[in-house]
Amino acid sequence: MNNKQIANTLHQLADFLEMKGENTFKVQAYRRAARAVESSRVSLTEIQDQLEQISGIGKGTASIIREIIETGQLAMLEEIRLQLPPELPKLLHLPGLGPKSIYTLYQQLGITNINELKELAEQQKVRSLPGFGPKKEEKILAAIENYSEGPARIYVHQAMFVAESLRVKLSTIDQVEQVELAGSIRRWKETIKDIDFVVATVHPIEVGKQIVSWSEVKQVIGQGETKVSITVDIEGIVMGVDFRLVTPEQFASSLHHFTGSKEHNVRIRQRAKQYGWKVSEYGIEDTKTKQMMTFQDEQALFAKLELPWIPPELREDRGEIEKAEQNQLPTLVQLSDYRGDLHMHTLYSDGANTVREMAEAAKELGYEYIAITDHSRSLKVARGLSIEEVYEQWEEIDKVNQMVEGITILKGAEVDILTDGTLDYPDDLLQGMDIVIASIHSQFRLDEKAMTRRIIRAIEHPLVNIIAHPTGRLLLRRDPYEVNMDELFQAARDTGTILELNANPYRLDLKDTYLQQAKEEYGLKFTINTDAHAIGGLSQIQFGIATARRGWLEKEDVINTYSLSELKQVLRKK
DNA sequence: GCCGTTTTCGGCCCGACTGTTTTCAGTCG
Repeated sequence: MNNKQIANTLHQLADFLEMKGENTFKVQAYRRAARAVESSRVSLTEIQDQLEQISGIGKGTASIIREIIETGQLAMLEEIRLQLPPELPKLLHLPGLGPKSIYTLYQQLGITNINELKELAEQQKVRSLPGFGPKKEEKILAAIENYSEGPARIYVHQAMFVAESLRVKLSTIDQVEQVELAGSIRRWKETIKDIDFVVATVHPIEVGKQIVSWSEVKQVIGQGETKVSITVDIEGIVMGVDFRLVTPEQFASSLHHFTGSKEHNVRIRQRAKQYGWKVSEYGIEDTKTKQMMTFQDEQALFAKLELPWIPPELREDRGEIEKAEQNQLPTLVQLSDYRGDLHMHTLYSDGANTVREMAEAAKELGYEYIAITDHSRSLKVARGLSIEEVYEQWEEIDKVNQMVEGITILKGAEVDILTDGTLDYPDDLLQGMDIVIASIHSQFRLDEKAMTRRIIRAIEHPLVNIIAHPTGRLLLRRDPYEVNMDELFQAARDTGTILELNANPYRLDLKDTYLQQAKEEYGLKFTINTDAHAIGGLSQIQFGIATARRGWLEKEDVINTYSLSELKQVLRKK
């Protein structure tokens, strides 16, 4: 029984209780406990007697968790399952439908799943329920239609592309005084549902009218005095965009409010309450005098609450408030710290450019060094290099090092970790390289034990410097391998092996929470690389840096910020 | 159900929008 499973059970319990009309604070309490379980760094099975010490878990939830651990289930939940249809919570996924409506649908019409809901809505049986009507019925049918296509999340690089083109359009509107991205995209989450803009203007209605008149607008979802909500289609990328229209005085507070995260905001409001203040998107109100304070910028807003400014990437309620209170926020790594990319491909394997073209493009970005790391021989689909070809490439790298000044090209390879954990090249070949990256490109579906052993064997290899994309996930497409991350981190620490944060926006692997954990608990170092397959791919480093910041990494945690001699020292340490 | 340098009881974050109502509940972020 792992933490994830325990948290899931608590979430299910909360969902069911909410639909049964249970006290909302009680439901919130279970949700909060579930969140606490999820973010716990230790396995709850190992600290069963100390559960109550976790904030958000009291006597009641603690005994519930113990029951889950001991029996593998929860009697209370099983009992509710007998009373309520098991598929009912799935209806919560439909936008516009909340627990209250769902319970009404179940009680009055006996609806137990999405199909039955669809059927009765089509027969116009839903509109006559109390609190329902024709519009709501239509909305339900539209929601069911969309639901079958799955939840539409967009990769951060695509969302950023859409956002930047809209930002340009916004800035051409005369009445717009200030524009800033907010929401999850400002926090650089790896996938994005909606884009949020905060717009400062004294003519909100007029600005709203102009926005909905753009040719990119596919659908207007809502249009009020302070908010315009649309769907856009820009070069085939379809996504929702919300514009919050506020006065210049409200701008800083609104920016903070709509940047979130929700959990971060809750903490901020709780803090403000201690001072007798109320925080909203319009400012901070003194509860007694009813006076509204507004702020020049976010810095001033945080300062009012006696906190230093917290970078948006940290605003997830993962400890940033506590660190800010102690004035111990990390100095996050930034793009300007970055000195060289250590993972890229060329025409030798499945890349699109020559060694020289990659080197010159990197030099253009101001890098001091790069490593050429083409695929190894077993990876036929990517035209992995034979041993012979590796020697050829070394000769070419030597030549380009002579020709292109101001940047050093390191000889490397991305060597496949074979199913048994051995490497795809012999040791004497690897010995001749400056840098060896090992990674998995086949046999993704081993069980956890076999996969963990496989990767750890590669980590323990004395010539392996880096494990690339360690969990193998492809965002929105493929789950990570089954692997025990704690054992992996421990092996990396014991051997001085560096773990990669792959900056490719389809991967972003290791993910933010693993980075934070691996740094805090194991003191690991990391490398951020683009895995570029063409010169254009090098610029994707920004997504890696952003993810590193979400993982609380500082400059010294990332070896790509080291000088070449420092880097070589780290590589030799192994 | 959880929690406490004002509390062991009485709170628990805040406001907009929608669609339903005829003053507001539900949902969302």
